[in-house]
Amino acid sequence: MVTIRDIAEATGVSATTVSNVIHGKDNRVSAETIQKINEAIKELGYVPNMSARSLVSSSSRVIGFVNHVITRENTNFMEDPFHSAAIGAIEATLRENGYFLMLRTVENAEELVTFLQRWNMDGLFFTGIFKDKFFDSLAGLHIPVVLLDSYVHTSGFCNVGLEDFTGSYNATKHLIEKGHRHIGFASPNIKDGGVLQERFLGYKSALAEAGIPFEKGIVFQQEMDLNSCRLICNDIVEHPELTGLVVSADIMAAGIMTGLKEKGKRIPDDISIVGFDDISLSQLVDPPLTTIHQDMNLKGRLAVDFMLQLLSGKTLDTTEITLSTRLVERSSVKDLR
Amino acid sequence: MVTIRDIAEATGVSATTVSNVIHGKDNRVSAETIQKINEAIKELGYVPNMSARSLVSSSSRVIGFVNHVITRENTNFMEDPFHSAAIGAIEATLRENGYFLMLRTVENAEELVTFLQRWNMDGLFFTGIFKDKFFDSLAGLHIPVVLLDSYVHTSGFCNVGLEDFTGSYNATKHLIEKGHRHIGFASPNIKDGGVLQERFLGYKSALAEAGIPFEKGIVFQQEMDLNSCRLICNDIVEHPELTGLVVSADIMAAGIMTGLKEKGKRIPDDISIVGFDDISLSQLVDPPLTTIHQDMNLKGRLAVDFMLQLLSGKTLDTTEITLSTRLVERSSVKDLR
DNA sequence: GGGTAAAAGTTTAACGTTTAACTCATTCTA
DNA sequence: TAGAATGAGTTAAACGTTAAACTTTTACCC
Repeated sequence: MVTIRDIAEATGVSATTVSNVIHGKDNRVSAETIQKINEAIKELGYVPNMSARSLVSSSSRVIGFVNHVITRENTNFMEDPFHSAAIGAIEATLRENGYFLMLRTVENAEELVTFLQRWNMDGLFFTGIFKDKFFDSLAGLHIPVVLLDSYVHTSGFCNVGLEDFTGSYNATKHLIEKGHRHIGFASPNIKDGGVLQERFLGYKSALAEAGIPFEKGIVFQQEMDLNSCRLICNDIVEHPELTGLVVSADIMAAGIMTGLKEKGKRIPDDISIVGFDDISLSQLVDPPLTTIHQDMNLKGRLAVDFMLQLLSGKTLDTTEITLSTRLVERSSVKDLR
Repeated sequence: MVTIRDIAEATGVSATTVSNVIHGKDNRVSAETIQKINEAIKELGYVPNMSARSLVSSSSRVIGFVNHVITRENTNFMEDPFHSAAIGAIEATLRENGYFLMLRTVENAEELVTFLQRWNMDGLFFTGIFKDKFFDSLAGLHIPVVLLDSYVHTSGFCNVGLEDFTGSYNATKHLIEKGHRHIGFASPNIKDGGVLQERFLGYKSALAEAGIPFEKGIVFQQEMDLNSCRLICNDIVEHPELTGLVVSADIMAAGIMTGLKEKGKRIPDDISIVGFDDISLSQLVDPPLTTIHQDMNLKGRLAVDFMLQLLSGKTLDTTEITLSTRLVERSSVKDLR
């Protein structure tokens, strides 16, 4: 391994001078020396050792992307399509700015804090569901934190979210406006304080506003895979009064469409469906899915914008961004009027 | 920050003893002292500093997952659904074994080597297309390397791949057996030495074997997004003789199906389609897509298996695994016989 | 020509951890 | 009972980098 000291020796200066040149503090160094040092760096193939740097400067240039899972069972980081979309964008931007990205799943606050401390992390992206007190331990670390899709509004953290409530409200309202009165809600398991709960509340709110009584029996919760969707379909067809269905995630909507078609139901003639997310799949299913569009890529970019600003020590004018959604009408909803 | 020295002071022993206890080298320490130290660690909330550890032991416990891109243009790490699937599995397993995962895109070998050296990486997962000489610099680092879907068989590296050629050969043969004689090939841009090239060669080989002349004019290359697929469809409909199409990725197959349906073509009546990958979407499109199935999750798990074995210093019986594929018949192929 | 400032460095200590080599009792063995 | 072995540690150096505090030489000002 080529060290800074090797460069120093090769050029006949001290290690500090080499370090200064590397860090662009070259106002203290003659042009001639700078050139000699840079040449030696090229020649010998010097690569800075981040461990040493991090140790002495207590800044590691590492940013963590941490996903909080409740249990270890389904611990796959990438199950949510948002993650994949966001991480790609985040990695690219961070890299351009000289930062590194570490990926991690944690089960609890302690694990998270330990992770950050171990590596002297410079910043944190955080997704998942959590209680306020989860963050007490985080706040003490005094590093930039950007929350993604969090409904915890702890002061001091940046937050990039989505109008989940309003989006789902609009999805439901759209069905109501098309003359539907019996509208079910299907969703992956709704957890307290999460995105899906907001979407559920938006659905209920739209019903209430239209004077339609809420019925527990037509709320269907299951995993997102095709087989679980088929199970849901068994339940759905037992409610022949249903003409419309709001589904809180497009992947699930697609699964349910498949399941219903297998049972001989026609979409939208027998049942209308509105999804949520507008993933690329949604225009590919048959019929193309009417859904609530969100810009996941933008969400990722805004998150990393926040992070970079925080890292540069700027004081922010805003710490909270809630992206809006819009309804994309395709062909999965029938007009009953 | 609580250091090992704080623990040492609190318990009245030396730093070395604390270090020994932490690392389970406690044969040199009395049971009583061990307990006192462990209590102090809990009490004071000691967290080991990985930078310091890495600096002195030249092992960082960090594994890199690096994707090689040819240009910086489309630099999103996650565009390939395989990556998301694999990374989740890899992160989980590495974490369980006390390793950390760093994500990174690189443009060339130099960038890769620098990345690995900066952090003293313990291992590397690598995906992407590359020339043999790309690896010469890698070999000198003497760290475990696991290649994913690589068609470079440099000795010394582990390799987890797929029977891309055979899969695509079978897809094409399937159409031929169903009586098709005019079979096109659609694909994202085929690059030398990559997965897509193998799939292309498999297609050609099946044609050749059946005595069907290869026609350049019915090979369609485009990006994977829906609009590019529509462009392809413009071309496709200008070849009315085509009754079958092999598509080298399901995402694209779905896009093409949509595009063709928009143009009034019926699938499979007017044109039959066979995809590749069997992503979850493939059973959701209409008609459900006949495709070549691969187990991406298994690919990720095998890769991390390799890595863990290499890290533990075992000598491996195999360093190369090529997963097989299988044809999944759904409803996108018409029997012409 | 005395004092100040600038230019171009150097020296030293520190960051937190590990490792190799050492110490000093006590116990065992022949 | 001398010597070896064991148990339970300790000391000191090292890993590569940086930051703060120095040093030396030359130039400049009035």
